[in-house]
Amino acid sequence: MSFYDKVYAAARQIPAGKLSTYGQLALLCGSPRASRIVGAAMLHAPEGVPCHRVIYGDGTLCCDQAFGGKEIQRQMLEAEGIAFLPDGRADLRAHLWDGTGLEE
DNA sequence: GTCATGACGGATC
DNA sequence: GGATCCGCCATGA
Repeated sequence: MSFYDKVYAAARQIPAGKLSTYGQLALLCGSPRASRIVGAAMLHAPEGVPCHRVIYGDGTLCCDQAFGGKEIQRQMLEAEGIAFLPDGRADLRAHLWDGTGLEE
């Protein structure tokens, strides 16, 4: 069980219609400052990991090459029920996953 | 064991 | 408010 596996496990806890940030997952993994590690793990994320629900703490999506285009990720999130602001960012403050609700 | 890197985050300019 | 810099932590060579 590497830190990466913890990240994947935490990411799978994110319910549809909810959003989470790298820092949030890092926190759940035990390292609030390892947000970068979470991102690196997302790159190697296997199937079953809704890495598209994991975005920046600011609500902005990652680089354009993330899912073949940030527009793709945005559509995926909209399909989940996520609302987007006119700024082009996701309504993170309204869909931010508390990290609780599934486990507990 | 050490050096460099990485889907980040917060602070500063 | 936006852009830039530094710091942090885990992984790979």
